[in-house]
Amino acid sequence: MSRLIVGRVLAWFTLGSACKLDPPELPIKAPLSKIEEMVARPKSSSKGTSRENMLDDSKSRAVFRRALLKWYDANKRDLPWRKDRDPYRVWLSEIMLQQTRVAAVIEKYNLFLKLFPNVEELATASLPAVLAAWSGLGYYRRARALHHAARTIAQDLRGKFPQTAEAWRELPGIGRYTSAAIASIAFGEKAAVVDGNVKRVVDRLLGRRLPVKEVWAHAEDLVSSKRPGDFNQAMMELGATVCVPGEPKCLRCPVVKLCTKRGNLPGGAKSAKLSKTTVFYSLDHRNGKIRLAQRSKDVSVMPDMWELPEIVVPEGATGVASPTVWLKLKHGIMATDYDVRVVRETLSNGKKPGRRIPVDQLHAIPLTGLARKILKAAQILD
DNA sequence: TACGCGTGGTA
DNA sequence: TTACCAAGCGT
Repeated sequence: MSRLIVGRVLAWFTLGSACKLDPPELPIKAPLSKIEEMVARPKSSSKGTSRENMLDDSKSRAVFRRALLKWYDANKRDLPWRKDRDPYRVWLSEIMLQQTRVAAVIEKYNLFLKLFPNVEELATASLPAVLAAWSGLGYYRRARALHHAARTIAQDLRGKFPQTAEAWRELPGIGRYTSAAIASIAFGEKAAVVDGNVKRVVDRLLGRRLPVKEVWAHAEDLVSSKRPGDFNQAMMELGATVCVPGEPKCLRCPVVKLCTKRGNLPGGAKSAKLSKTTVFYSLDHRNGKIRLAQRSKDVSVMPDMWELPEIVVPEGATGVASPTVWLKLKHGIMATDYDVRVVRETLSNGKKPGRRIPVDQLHAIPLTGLARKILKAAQILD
């Protein structure tokens, strides 16, 4: 057992008393001096200066920037939207990533780019075609805004992308975060971002939950002038992979020396009550066609999108009155957990809602996520 | 300002 | 299993 390992374990116990840490990973790569350095907090000034945190002087911020960017260069994930700085691709990735996990975005991003490789192709596409490509990602308002913005860029701006965060923000679906992300990543503008990751990182660095407005101010103080896009992505990468919700992996953190909390902060959890509902859908699959119904354009959730026709079953209907369920699955939409029962339709008598759509055309239909899930479970899709 | 807007991964 | 919540925006 080397001295390094002993040191690492000691570091683990020491730090672990302040925050829960992963056990040391072997083999050890960091030299012992590094680990001792990590455990020791910087000496607070004996001159009696009342520093609120370790980032309120420019020298500490420079140290932070350097350490974070070095870590990012060595540890960043290989993601498809990091291959280049093409504004269209950066923009598309940022819209897709809003409130959506990286793993869910990757597949849709690649598919979307094949269908709509540039802003002109997106602008000339139909809205249903764009929604169909977005199907399953959720928050479909994003796709509508993206399509609208593409037409604005292609027509009003004659195909020329906005060049500044301020100009990007004029477009639909682009707010303070997204405009700054695009401007910094694609155009090198010194604009800070605050998302859920940055908020969590800054809160922990300073040791308390801050109002979002203050987090923006800190982020703007911190952001690198030379590599703003990389810095912003590094902050988010740190939050997504190291300074994660729950118990952070402080032992892997490149800026733990500068961190006040070195652990999770209490509170902050808001309980969203989930209701439960049972729904019945009709699966009518005959002659290579599926019967689908289009949702009203007036509903707030997923207007105009297509789903299986719903069957209205009297509440509490059980036993012989209950339809024969062919497939059962669970699906959550917003604050409701749906217990989904699919009834197989075999007869064609009577007038039915919706349209029968050939299976080989389903890829062009804006299906709801639930419809997609049912069709997959029935092995009709994918 | 607080809330509505989808979906699926994770502890 | 349940609850949290992920690179937010618009109203």
